[in-house]
Amino acid sequence: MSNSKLYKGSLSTIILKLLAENNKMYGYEITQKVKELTQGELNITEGALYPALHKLEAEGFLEVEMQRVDNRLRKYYKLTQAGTKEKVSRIEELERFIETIQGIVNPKPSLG
Amino acid sequence: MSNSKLYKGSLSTIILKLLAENNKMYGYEITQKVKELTQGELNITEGALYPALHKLEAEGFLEVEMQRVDNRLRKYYKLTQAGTKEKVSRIEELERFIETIQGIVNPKPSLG
DNA sequence: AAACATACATAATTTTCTTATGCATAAAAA
DNA sequence: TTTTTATGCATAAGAAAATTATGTATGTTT
Repeated sequence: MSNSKLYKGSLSTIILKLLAENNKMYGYEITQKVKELTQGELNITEGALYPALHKLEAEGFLEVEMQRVDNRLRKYYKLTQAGTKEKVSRIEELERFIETIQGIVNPKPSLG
Repeated sequence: MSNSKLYKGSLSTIILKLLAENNKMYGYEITQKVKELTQGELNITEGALYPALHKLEAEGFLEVEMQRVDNRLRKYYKLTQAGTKEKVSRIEELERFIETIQGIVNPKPSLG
């Protein structure tokens, strides 16, 4: 399903980012949104998603609101204030990480 | 020590990349090179590095040559032919992953 | 009737780290 | 001169975060 091992560690950052943009989302919706945004490249498995959501909630970054739609239960998540802060720092961390990796993969030739 | 959880999964790709550029390197040298290239951002721990090298060797991507220098033993690693191929595909995977992540973090606004 | 989509959840397992420890030599600092 | 730091390898225990496999339930499509 999911593409690479590289994905490891970035899931919670992705969740926080999507919730910051969409106010509230439910689990299944997140998997579909990620699939869409990545043109099918990244497929979040349920076994990864739900534990990640529960952890973020336990850490106080998300709050939950249940809603019944078409006789199906949805668990909507939205960022708390702490979650909004956390999102900022995790995105920064992710961008710094990407720069770091690119410093190895595409090293700038040393001046000398 | 090491910076982030995001790093997870990228170590073996980093090793293959460095060996492709430097012909042969020993473990300690790899940790120093990564520290240098990333300005101290990424510090590979020995507990991660050595098992990773052993695994790449077991998979047939690296070959070993022992050498004694200043009465200290060094284990030089270099890419095999299979390792050279593997490096290409792993770097491609890494670059695709970075693009994918950026598609989420910096989504292009949909035309509409 | 069977398969697929929607929607949640968890358990067992695997992968890949961190942390801690061990051995050994050599140089630098206290 | 003793201790710390650097060089160089290695492995074991534990943690984190996935994958894979299930399970439950409803609704739609084939």
